[in-house]
Amino acid sequence: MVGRMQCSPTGPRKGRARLTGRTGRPRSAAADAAILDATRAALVELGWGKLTMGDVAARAKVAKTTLYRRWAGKNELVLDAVAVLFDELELPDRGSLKDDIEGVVLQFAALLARPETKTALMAVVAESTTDDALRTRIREAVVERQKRLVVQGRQRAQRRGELPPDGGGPEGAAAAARSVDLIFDVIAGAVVHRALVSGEPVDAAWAARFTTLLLAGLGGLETRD
Amino acid sequence: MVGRMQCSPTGPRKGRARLTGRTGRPRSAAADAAILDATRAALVELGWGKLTMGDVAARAKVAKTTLYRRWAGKNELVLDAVAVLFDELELPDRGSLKDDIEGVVLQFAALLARPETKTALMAVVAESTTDDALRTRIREAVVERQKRLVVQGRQRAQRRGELPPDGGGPEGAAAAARSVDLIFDVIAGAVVHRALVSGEPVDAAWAARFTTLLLAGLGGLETRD
DNA sequence: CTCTTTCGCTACGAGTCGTAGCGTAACTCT
DNA sequence: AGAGTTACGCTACGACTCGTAGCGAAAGAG
Repeated sequence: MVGRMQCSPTGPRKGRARLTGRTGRPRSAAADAAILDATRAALVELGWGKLTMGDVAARAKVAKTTLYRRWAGKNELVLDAVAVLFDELELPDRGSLKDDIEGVVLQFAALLARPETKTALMAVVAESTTDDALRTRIREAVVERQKRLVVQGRQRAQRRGELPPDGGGPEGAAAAARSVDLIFDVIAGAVVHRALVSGEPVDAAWAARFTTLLLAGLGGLETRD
Repeated sequence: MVGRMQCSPTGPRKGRARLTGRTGRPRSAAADAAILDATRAALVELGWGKLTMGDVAARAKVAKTTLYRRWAGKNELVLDAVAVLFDELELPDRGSLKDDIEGVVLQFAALLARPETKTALMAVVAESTTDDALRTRIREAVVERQKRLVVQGRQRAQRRGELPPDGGGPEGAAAAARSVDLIFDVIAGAVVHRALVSGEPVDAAWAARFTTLLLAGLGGLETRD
């Protein structure tokens, strides 16, 4: 849960709800789950544009005011509702870097094929271009969390000898971090663009050709296909 | 202009406004320009989310009804307002494939750095996930039009001997088309993701490292950086 | 001069937003 | 048990936006 608002603006202590030092009626965890489920359901049926706070409240069977007590608005609510879906992504060891990349590409594509994910992700990013706080939260809730997949796949490939090890010292670590960022942007960006902008399927054949390009570069792609 | 509505639902002929066979008062081309300029200005100041049709009409000094006579809604209007910006992209011959790619990446990044472009592009794509007609129009107005850059750069590289020529026959042509699609998704996707999702600058250093990755693959990137 | 279409303007019902106010429910601490 | 604190459901509200209808006037075609 990234987007929760402060619980008690007047409260003297800032501990979390279930910890000591917090008095008063606690927030209903069931309401949280119901609201986020309702948000995802509304995204599926209505899409971002026609989703309204009142509709979500009605689906979740809570008062509209309860929504506004917990989230500042539609942007934050929808972000929280879809961010958790990205944590389902995994990187099972398939034995080679190529197979690892193809696997995660297809997983990511399956996630983006879900209607609630695609309509919400792009819309929230669009809103974030005029809302710095939202952009920071997207980075924390989605982008930085999922870079773990790149880090993990890269480490595995280095252990296998498929990629050279990191250079030593602080420069080496900085270069490794830049590489992770770059690779993440390339993989995530390409899949998102293919799926949502070009609007064509990310299937096994595309994943294979993309992975070939990523591993061998343009020259390697052209000689194979 | 992609998103114009039919001019005369009752008209017997379907020719354009300025052609013969069209009677009545013609639409004001000046109003068109004023509306699209006003739309871009409103996007800069308000962003997609807070832009309203009434506001655009007031800025353009036309009646709100005039907007609805020409565009079905906000989606179509904004798409038309920003699609033309993408036609400014060029691919000057810088002598090598690497320099050509870096050049177009930086141009594209500069375009995405403009507030009206980034807020509108992502929002319209988000809306297109629940609106097939809009998705088709985005493809026609933006995606397919800009693939010319990939085609042109690829042909140049083949002439220079930096990339192998296309295979012969229909299979070769189909493979070439798939390669163009793939490369376009990778380049455009990576730049968009870096600029808008990761929210970090697409500068010359990033463009150089991205191009290295694209040309040589993951192995080539890691040994250099 | 007539026909056709567009234009500006006003007005409208419908829908959404985000908040305020109130009484009640739930939990903590003394 | 009682007092204090916080969350909840509900209602109501002004402000705003939407998209359309209806009107008379303007601009071009034949």
